Amino acid sequence: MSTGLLFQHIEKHIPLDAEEQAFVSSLLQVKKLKRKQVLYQEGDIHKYQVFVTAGCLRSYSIDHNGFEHILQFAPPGWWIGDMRSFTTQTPGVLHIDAVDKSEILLIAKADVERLYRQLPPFERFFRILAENSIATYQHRMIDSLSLSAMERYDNFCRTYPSLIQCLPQKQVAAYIGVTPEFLSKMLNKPA
Amino acid sequence: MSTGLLFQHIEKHIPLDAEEQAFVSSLLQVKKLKRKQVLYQEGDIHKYQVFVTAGCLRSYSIDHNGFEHILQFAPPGWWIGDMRSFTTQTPGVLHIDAVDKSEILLIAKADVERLYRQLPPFERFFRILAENSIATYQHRMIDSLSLSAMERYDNFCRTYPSLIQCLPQKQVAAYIGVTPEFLSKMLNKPA
DNA sequence: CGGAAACAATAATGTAGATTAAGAAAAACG
DNA sequence: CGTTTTTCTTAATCTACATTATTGTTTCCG
Repeated sequence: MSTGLLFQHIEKHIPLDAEEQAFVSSLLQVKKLKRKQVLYQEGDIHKYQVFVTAGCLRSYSIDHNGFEHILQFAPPGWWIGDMRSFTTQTPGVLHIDAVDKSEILLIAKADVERLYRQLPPFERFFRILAENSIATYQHRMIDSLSLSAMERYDNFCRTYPSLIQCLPQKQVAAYIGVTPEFLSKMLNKPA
Repeated sequence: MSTGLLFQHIEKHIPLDAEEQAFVSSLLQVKKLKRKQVLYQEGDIHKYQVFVTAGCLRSYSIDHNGFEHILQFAPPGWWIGDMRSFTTQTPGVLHIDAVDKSEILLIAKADVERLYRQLPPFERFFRILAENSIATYQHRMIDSLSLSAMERYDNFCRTYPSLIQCLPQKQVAAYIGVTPEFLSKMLNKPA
């Protein structure tokens, strides 16, 4: 059952009986993605919230020179999306695709709102999720303002040890904010 | 009444009758801050959520060379704080002080939780707030990864026109992530 | 109002990290 | 499998931005 991970996750914060689980399940859509398959592009409206159950997704923007800048990686158990696009249902700026063969759960904006009406504790669940996400962004932003490339790399390795294993160096470079050439040089010319 | 701005703000998202307002008010503490007065330092536990009713606050970190890096400015109507420290009640990394003579409302962690129990719609209010904040951080992070110093400056001017007026250049530099010397040069040597 | 402190401008020099280019290695996939 | 695509490495050159230092200008507060 691909929804197992999600319910595990929910039950850390709010209780949910079998009937309620069934209701939540009825709002979910399971989707499989091939490696590199695109879910959203710049300009798309993020109609669904995305929860990753297998594989790994990433969100990124593409600058005016065509370079990718990665905002987030989402291994199993993580949510990913362009928050402004989702809450306002306007065209987003983030691209989202699968780094690996993946499986995700989708829930539409309208169904999230239905969920809030039928099961108010979900307001709490998503509030807690959002607050944790803010805490993460605050630290990432501070790191980006105050640390060197090497320190940001070390930080990434410490924070996401499992990702370092499976991601190409190039993607790590696009996350910490350096070119792949510079990251390679940095890792091979220590001292 | 210094709580007016807060209730105005709350009522954009959830309804609140007089009795409920009174209850919320009973949990609030008004505090005045002098220009440059410090509210939190690195290592402090952020026991209160902070809502600004007058003046302007800022949150920042100090790196190992003693340089300040500004995460956020909070003019009236904004919340400010170290989210991880607040939610987990552990020592924070952010410093918070008043840029100008200010007035703030404080609500303790325990009282926020009391609020959620007594008035569940507040879960919704803070969820919406948190989601908006995520949207802002996502865009700030992407900008920091993909834009030049000049583009980040232009962006800041467009996004916070009122702040540009009243902030010393030095603080804007610490927000966009350059030295004050470089910002000065950039603004005076165009072409 | 006057002295101290914070802020801004300018300039010389230094450096982290970008750019460009090219070849080698690895991985993807038909 | 082999070949096409992606990724990694190395190295030379370049530039956006940092550092250090000095001087002038505001702002602040007693």
